[in-house]
Amino acid sequence: MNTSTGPAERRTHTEQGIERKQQLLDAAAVLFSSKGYANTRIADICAAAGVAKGLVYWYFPTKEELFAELVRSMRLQLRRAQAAAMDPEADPLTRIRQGTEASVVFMAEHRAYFALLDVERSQDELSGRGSDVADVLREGSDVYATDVVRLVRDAQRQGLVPDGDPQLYAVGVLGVVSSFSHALRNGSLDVDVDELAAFVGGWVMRALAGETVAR
Amino acid sequence: MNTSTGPAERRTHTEQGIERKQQLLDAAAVLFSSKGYANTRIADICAAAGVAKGLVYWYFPTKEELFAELVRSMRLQLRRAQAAAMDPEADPLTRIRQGTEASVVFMAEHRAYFALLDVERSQDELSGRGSDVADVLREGSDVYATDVVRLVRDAQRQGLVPDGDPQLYAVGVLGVVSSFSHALRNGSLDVDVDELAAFVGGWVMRALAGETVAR
DNA sequence: CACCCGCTTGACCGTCGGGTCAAGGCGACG
DNA sequence: CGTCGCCTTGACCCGACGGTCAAGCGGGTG
Repeated sequence: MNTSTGPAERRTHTEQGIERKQQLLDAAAVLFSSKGYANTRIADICAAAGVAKGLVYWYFPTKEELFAELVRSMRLQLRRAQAAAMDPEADPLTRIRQGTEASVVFMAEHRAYFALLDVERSQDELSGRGSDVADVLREGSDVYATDVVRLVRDAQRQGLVPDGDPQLYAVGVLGVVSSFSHALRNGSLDVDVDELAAFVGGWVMRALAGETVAR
Repeated sequence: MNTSTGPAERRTHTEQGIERKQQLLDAAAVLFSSKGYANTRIADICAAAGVAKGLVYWYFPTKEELFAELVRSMRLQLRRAQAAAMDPEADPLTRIRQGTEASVVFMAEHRAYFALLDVERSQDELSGRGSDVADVLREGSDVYATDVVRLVRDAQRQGLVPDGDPQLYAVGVLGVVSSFSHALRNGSLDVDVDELAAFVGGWVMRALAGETVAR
């Protein structure tokens, strides 16, 4: 038993252990994103992974923590993909488009996984108040937001984007990516991924910097 | 017990009964949108409404059905607000903006209620497959989509919006409204509602019809 | 071979919460 | 005043599911 109230009881894992843990994460990802967090039983995950129920609790303290770990790992991957796609030399507006398009592609490539960020959106559903997971989630969403806000500010400074609350622009950018993600997944949208990415990229560019003829 | 497999067991309600039912719906709306569907117990709703638990089942067959009824009524209200805001004489693009702005305002005025549509977005969370509620929800989202698609088509026919899959444009429009709704609710966005509505309206206009200088 | 330790099992437990039900009030109507 | 049917109550039921645990396995090390 873990007497310390500290962060977490660290366990040492063998090669095989790490692999097994990943299997569980993979199985959970598929199930969570297809049936939702609440409708996925621990038993389901175990069945999918072909192991006994107790084993989950060897690798994860709770179901919530398992979920949190998934989200963390997703976020890491996504941010890596974004960073890789953004040309550090380019102007901020271009960087936003690159990041946006990369996100769309990434999301399409990892539909099952990425659905989690959708669930994340309805955090309320999970965080019955004061849940530690709620913090992880909320904190994480902000990362993207502040990122985009910074880019928008830079763009405004360079006259690429009209004045206005950068926060608002950021919400728009992030929201549209999330929306198309959602639509692509459970939606009637069957378009080529690259095509979609280009569309979303264009959409964001116009929304940020476009000009309408008249009101 | 309801022997018929038919639609539903109709109950006759007195004046008072209808009122009581509405009280329950109101209480449920507040709780669902603040704590989420899964985290709201039937008992909570009853406590909030100041009635005994059994009473819920006098007015609603199940918790899910109670939720579905809320969603239905929300949707009705929203559509009314949209319809009222759209000038039937105006061009489709303008109508889209009017509908968009009306949605934002409506959503702000009914934050508590409107949060439900957010939950709706994460239907997966609720619909453990084959749930009747899933159908209600899915079917309903399509209403907006086809509406917007039609408007976009009209706009394209008039050369107001460039060619391209209208479905994609529609997803963008609906998504952005939903995103700002979400951000306004649990977010750090504290802006004037009308200001926000105007921003979103402008955003959508630019995204639909705007022109970027160069790629 | 003996021992340790990471790993695996599946029966079991406790709680939580949706849904039921028998009983009773209360107003309307004959 | 009787009775009918809408409404209200709260104790109770029970299945579901997250989490526990005692037991056992197997490979690596001394």
